[in-house]
Amino acid sequence: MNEKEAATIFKAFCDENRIKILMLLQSGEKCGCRLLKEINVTQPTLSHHMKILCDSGVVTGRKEGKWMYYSISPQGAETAVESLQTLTTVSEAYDNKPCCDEENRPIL
Amino acid sequence: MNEKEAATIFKAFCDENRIKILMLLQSGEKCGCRLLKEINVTQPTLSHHMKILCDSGVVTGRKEGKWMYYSISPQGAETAVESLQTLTTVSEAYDNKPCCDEENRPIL
DNA sequence: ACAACACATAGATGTTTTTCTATATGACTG
DNA sequence: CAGTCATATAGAAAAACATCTATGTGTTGT
Repeated sequence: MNEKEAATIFKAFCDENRIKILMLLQSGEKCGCRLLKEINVTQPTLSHHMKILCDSGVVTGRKEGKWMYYSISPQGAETAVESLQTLTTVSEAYDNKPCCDEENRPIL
Repeated sequence: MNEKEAATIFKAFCDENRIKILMLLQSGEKCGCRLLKEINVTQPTLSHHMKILCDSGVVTGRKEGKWMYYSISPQGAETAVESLQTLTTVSEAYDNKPCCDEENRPIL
């Protein structure tokens, strides 16, 4: 995974309203109109956030009649957690060279 | 943890350059001037990113002489991963009520 | 003491993102 | 088949963010 793909996944979590939406989805699948009643934005704004959440893979949508039902994707969530785990794990071969040598001349 | 605190943590991961910086820190502690050589931004911009990374708790800085040495905080990283885990876990008591009843009248 | 270096801060600018209004689409309802 | 409801899309406005230049602060080396 490159840094662009990683950023797309983690964009899901860097907005307060999207976190609120995820919290609502923790108790199970919800349709858009129900989410709309709980967060303080207009319907097109909600639609925008749902798109970002779905693009990240953490949320999936399913259409039923005129409703869209959204839920957390356990698979997408796992991918996100694992990516974060990987990104923040320090390697064993710890490379701790200073910037400069003893006479303070830049290494590199 | 509320949605504001969560967003502060996850802001660390939603920018490509910050992900690049984290990748560099995976191989161990680095000073600012060394990070600067690897990513294509000016020194004040790097400083700005380092502040966001440190505010999230995922990175810590340590001053030594005129250098700032940055590294991934295993503790901060763990907190971030656990928060993401928690946020994306669907509760057992799965609340899957539809939006409307059989005659399509809104519930709620 | 002075110059050079690493880094931080202030303020301006350009870009991205969030949000809105208006409108379109598609589905069910009477 | 016209009206209503849930949602999506387009486009504009506002807010947030990343980036830059200029400058300040503290440290090191001559």
